[in-house]
Amino acid sequence: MLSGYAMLPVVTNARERARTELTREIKDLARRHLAEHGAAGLSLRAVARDLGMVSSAVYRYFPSRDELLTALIIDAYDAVGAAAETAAAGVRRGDLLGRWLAATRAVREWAVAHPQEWALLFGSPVPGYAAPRDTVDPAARIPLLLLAVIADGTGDPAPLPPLPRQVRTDLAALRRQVGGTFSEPLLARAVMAWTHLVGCISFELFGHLVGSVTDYPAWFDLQVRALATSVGVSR
Amino acid sequence: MLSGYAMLPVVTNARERARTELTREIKDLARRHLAEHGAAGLSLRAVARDLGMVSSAVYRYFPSRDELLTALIIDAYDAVGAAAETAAAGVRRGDLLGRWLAATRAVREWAVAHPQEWALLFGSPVPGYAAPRDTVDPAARIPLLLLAVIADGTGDPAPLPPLPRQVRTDLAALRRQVGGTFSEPLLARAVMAWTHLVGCISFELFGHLVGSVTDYPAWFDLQVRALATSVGVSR
DNA sequence: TGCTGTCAAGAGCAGTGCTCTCGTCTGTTG
DNA sequence: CAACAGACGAGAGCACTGCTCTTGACAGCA
Repeated sequence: MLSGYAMLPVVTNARERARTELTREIKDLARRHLAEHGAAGLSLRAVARDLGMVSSAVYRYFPSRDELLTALIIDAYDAVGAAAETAAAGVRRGDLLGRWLAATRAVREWAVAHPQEWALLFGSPVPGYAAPRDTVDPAARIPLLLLAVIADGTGDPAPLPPLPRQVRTDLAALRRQVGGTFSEPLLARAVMAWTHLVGCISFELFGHLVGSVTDYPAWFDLQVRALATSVGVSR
Repeated sequence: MLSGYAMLPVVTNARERARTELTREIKDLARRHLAEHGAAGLSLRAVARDLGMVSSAVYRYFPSRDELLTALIIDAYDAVGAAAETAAAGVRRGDLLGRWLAATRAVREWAVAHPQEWALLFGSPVPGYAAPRDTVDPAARIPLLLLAVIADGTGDPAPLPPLPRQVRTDLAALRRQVGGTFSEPLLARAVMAWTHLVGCISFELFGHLVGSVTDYPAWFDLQVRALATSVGVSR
C-alpha cells in the first residue's frame, strides 16, 4: 500500500501501469465519442462497450460521468493552450502582431478541429456541475499567453470611457494576480479582447453566422487584427 | 370565441381551444423545468407528470423532445427581442446612446433572469439538432434593432484594417439583406459589436469571469459604451 | 344515429447513470 | 511460502429517459 509513495510513485507495478494505461484508453475513447455525439451524448456505457468492458468496470477508473467530463475538460484546456503557445513561440519575439495572430489563429484552428471540446469549454455549462478547482490553471493558459504578448506591446490601448470605481478595483486585483505593469485601461482592453475572441469563435462554431458570413478565416483575421490594435499590439 | 382575424379559420371548437390551451401549459411548465434543470435535464416525462398527464399524451402536442425545445427557443428569441425593443422604444429617438444602452442592458438583464434560456439560444448547440427555419426571424430581432440605432448614428465607425475581398462580398450581401446605407466598415463594426455583446453576456453567465469580475453590470456597461463608440453611436 | 378522427392511458422497448454483490486474481506482509 | 487485504471485472438490478404501439373512450360532423 505505502510502497514507494514516500518518494514519488514511479514504482509502476504491472497493476499500476495497467491502470494508467486503461485510464488513458478510456479518456481517448471518450474523447472520440464526445467528438461524434457531443457532451450530452457521451455515454459511459457506450464507451465501456467499445472498450470490451462492462459499464461498472469503468466506474473503477472514473467515479462518475461528470468526473470523466472534468478530465476531458482539463485535457482540452491544456490542448488548446499548448497549441496557442507553440504557435506563438514559433514567431520571432519582436514580431508582436505575428505572435498575436499566431496565438489567436491557433486557438480558432483548434476549436474548428475540435468543436465539441470547444463547446465543452466555452458553451453552456452543465447545470449542477461546478467546474472543479483543477480546471482554473489550464483555463488561464491562453489569457496569460495573450497578456504576455500585450506586455511587449506599446501599452497604448484604444480609448475607453472612464472606468467605474468597482471596475478599477477588479482590474487592480487582476493586475496583482497576473503580475506585470499593465495600466488599467490596457488590462480592461485585454479582458475585452479575450471576451471578444471567444465570442467570435463560438459564434462561428455555434452557427450564429450562417447566412451572413462565408469566409470565416478572413472574418476572424479582420477581428483579431482589430483586437490587436485595441490592446496596443501592432506591427 | 370572437374572431378578430376575418379570413383566418378562428373557428375555435372546444377541442381546438383545449388543444391550444394545453400546448401553452406544456410550454410554460417545460420552461419552468428548463429554468431549474437546464436543457439537458428537460424531461418530457417529468413535464407530463407535473401536468397530471401520461408521457405519451404529450407526444400528441409535440412530436418529439426536440420539437418542444424548438418551440422554447423561438419563444425565447421573441422574449429577449421584445424586451430589447420595448426598452429601446422607451428612450427619446434622438438619444442614440440612450437607446443603445437601453437595448443592450435589456438583453443582459433578460439573460441574467433567464440563464438557461440564454444558454439554449447562445450556448452549445445540441448535436444532431439543426435550428429550423422558423428560428431565424426571431433570432434576427436584436441585431436588427441594434442596426436601427446604428443607422441613426454618425456613421463613423472605429477604424478597421483593410477589409479582405471576401469579407467585403459578405458585407455587401448583408447590406442588401438588412437594407439601409451602411458603409462596409460600419457594418463590419456592427457585426463585431453583436459578437462581442453576446460573448460578453455568455462569459458572465457561463462563469468565465468568476474570480476576475465582481461588479458585472458596471463591467458590462463599460463594454457596451465602448461598443457604442465603435459603431458611431455617441451622446 | 352512426362514422371518423382525436385524445389520454398503459404497456413495452432500448437505452442511460449508478450501486451492489460476487468470485478472481495480485501484490504485500507476516 | 502462505495468508490476507485490496483491486479488479462481471453481472444483476434500480430508477430513470425518449419514444412507439395499441386500446378504449369521447367529441364533432353528416
